Amino acid sequence: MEYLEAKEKFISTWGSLGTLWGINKAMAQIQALLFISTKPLSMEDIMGDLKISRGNTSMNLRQLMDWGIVTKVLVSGERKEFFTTEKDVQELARIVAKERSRREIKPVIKVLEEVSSIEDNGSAETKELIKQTKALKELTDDLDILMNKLVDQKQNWLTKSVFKLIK
Amino acid sequence: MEYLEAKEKFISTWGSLGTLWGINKAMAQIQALLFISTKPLSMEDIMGDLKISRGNTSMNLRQLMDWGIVTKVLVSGERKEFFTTEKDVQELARIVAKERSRREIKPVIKVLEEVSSIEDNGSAETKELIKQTKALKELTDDLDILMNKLVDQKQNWLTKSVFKLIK
DNA sequence: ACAAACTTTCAATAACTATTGAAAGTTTAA
DNA sequence: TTAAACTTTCAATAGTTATTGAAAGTTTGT
Repeated sequence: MEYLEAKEKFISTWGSLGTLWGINKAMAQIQALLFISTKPLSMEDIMGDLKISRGNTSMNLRQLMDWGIVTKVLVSGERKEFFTTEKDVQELARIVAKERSRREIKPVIKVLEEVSSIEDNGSAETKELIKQTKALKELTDDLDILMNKLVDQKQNWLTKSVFKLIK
Repeated sequence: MEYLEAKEKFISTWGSLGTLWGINKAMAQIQALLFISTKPLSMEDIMGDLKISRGNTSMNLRQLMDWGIVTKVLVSGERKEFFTTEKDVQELARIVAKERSRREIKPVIKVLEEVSSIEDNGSAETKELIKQTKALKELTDDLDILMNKLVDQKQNWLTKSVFKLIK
C-alpha cells in the first residue's frame, strides 16, 4: 500500500468512526488529517486536501477547538491561521473522555437520579421503574467514574496497573 | 413527579442516549419501555405506548433481537408474540460492549493495522503516518481488551476490584 | 383448505443533519 | 483609512437516515 492510499484509508475510516466518539464525519476527518500531518495546516490546506467547503472547514475547526482537540498556531511570516491537533493519543483520549462525560453522561445520570427518586406509591409499575432506573443510574455512575479515573492517570495507566489486575 | 411523567422522561432520555451506544432512537425507546415493564409486551402494546408504526416496531424489535438484548416469549393462551428485554444491567452492559467491539472497534483496529504497516520509504510524511496510526492502534487495542475483560468478570467487577486499585 | 390473526417487507416520504457558497465581518499592512 | 487577505455566518440545499402504511407473507385453529 502506498502512502497516499494509506492516508486516505486512515482519514476515511477515522471519519466514519466519528460517530463512535460522538462527532461528525468532517470533524473527525479534519482531526485525522492534522493528526498525521508533519506540520500545522491552514484552512486552504484542509479544504483542498479533504475537498470540503470553506464554511464547513471553518465550522468544524471551531468545534474541534471547542472540544480542546485542535489549537491555532501562529506561523511567523504568514498572515493566515494554522491549526494543529493534540498529537499524543493518551492525552487525546483524556480530552475526549472528559468531554463526553460532561456533555452526555452527566446529564443522563441527572435524569436517572430524578426518575429513580419519585415517590413509591406501592404499585408494581412504580416499584419496577424505581428499581430499574436506580440500577441503571448506579452502573452509569460507576462507568463514568471509572472512565474519568482511568483517564486521569496521566501515563501508561492501562498497561501499567489495570491489566495485571484483571488478566 | 408522577409515574407517567417519570416513565416518559426515562424513555425519551434513554432514547436520545441511543446514539451514545450506537443504536437509533426507536430501538432505544423500545428497549427502555421493556426495561421498566413488569410483564412482556406485545407489538400492539409497544406501538400504542410509544406511538410508532407497526413497521417501525417490527424492524426495531428485530434489531434488538439481533443484538441479543430482547427475546420473544410465549404467553400461554395468547396467539400474538410477546417481548422482554434483559433485565439485569450488568448483563446488558456485557452484551452491548461485546457487540460494539465486534461491530465497530475490531474493524477499525484492522484498518489501523494495515495502515500502520505500510513500508517506510524514509519520507517524513510516511514516518509520521506510521507512528501515529501505530499509537492509535495500540490505544484502541488496549481499550478494546480492557472493555471486554471488565465486562467478562460477571459479577460486581467494577466496585469489587477496579475501584480499590485506582482510588 | 380456508380465513382470521398476526408479522414482515419495502417503496414512498418525512424528518433530520451536513454541506455549500456567497455575503458580512474582521484583521493587518501600508 | 483603505483595501486586500483572510475568517465567520447562515439561508438554501443536498444527502442521509428514520418512519410510515399498505401489500405480501406466515401461522394457527377449525
